[in-house]
Amino acid sequence: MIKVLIADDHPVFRDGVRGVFAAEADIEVVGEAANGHEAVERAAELGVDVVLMDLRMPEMDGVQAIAAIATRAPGARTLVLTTFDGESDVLPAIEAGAAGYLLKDAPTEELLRAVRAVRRGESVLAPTIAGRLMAQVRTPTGGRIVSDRELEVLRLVADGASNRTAAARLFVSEASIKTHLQHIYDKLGVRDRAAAVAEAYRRGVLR
Amino acid sequence: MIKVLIADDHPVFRDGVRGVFAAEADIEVVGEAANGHEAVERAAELGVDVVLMDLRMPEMDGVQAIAAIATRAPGARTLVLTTFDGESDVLPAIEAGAAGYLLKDAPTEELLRAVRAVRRGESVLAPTIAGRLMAQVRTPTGGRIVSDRELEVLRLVADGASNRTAAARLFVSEASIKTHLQHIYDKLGVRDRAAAVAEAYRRGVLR
DNA sequence: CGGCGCATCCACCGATCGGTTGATGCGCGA
DNA sequence: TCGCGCATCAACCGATCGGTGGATGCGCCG
Repeated sequence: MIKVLIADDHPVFRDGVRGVFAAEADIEVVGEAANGHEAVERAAELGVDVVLMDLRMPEMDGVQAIAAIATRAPGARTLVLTTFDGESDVLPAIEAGAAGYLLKDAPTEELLRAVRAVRRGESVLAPTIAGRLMAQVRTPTGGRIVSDRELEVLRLVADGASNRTAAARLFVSEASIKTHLQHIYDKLGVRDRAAAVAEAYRRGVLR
Repeated sequence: MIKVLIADDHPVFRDGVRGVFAAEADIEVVGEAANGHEAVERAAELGVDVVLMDLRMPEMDGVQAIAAIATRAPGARTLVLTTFDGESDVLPAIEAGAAGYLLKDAPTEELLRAVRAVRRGESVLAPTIAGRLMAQVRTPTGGRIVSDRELEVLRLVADGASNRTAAARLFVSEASIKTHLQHIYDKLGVRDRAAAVAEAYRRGVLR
């Protein structure tokens, strides 16, 4: 019997998943969680085999929860089940230890197959995700695109900061801001701050 | 008996909604649709009362489908049921004739209440949505924010165009571009093109 | 008819940006 | 240990932008 925990902040969706598994003799839904915290706790205390995890949740997001589950419930394997409309958390989720990444619009059979595969220790990747993953791996620095510091700069610029005010805000010189921006331009393939902001939104670097 | 059609491209979510209504004596799910086209057809041929509609769907998006249903199935009323993570289609959906706008993370009871309310001809708005709607209404021009021409300029700027190249592309003088940008800044409450692009993405003016 | 929003254009100026080149120090992984 | 990515700083210059204060013509709506 495969013990499954459903972690998703949408009650209706949880009901739907429950329904899918109800007809399966070898799968049992042993619990639900509406946020990351609950997911980690239940996964640990219920001894589940597979956690179906949405990435976007209140309290603690899915990626953090995956990492926490990996340490606090080592027997459990996490299958990410999320929407992905340009979701940029594919790589973080996998780095955090997700055993699979499926889209919510996956057919029922695929979900069932995935749960069983994950239980067997296999990895599952939706085709779309596989493609994106490869694209991201091909990208310099493997998907993280801009560095943490560069992201801070980018955010400030997106909020209308001039190089000078951004420098003041980050306690560095204007020159550093300019250098960071140059690197951002290079990485995003643009030539000015406005296009950088746009490209960042398109790629999910900013939201 | 309230006849309901579920239009959502996620099979699991459709199952979940079905499950929610299964226990209700006065509600009957008479059909499902996985995209906008199907939704319009089924709504017309099945004589449904309420269409539960996700906005993001393949083939034909929810907003178009809402409009089509309003003409092709005048008896049906559409209740938008979507995720909203900064979804910008609130106003378009309502303009297209949606009778209500709920979030997918709404509690089951709220969904049931909403369906019955919509059937009675009432309007339903999730509190979050109501807030955003009012914010948009308070904005000059009531949601359309920037004019068509201004939007063209904004798009070019987002793609990295300088004032000069934007002017060339639109066959106007650089001065016109500058004026348009000034107006855009005023409307979006920003001071430079980068912040304008960011704000436009946040408000859904750009995608 | 008279606003009002829109789109177009002009001039001027200081402020800011982008491009380039070069340099230093740190930390991590091969 | 060597290299690479990252973060930091510098100086210089031309190009561009943003701010201001106009001005004109058009079309729509009350």
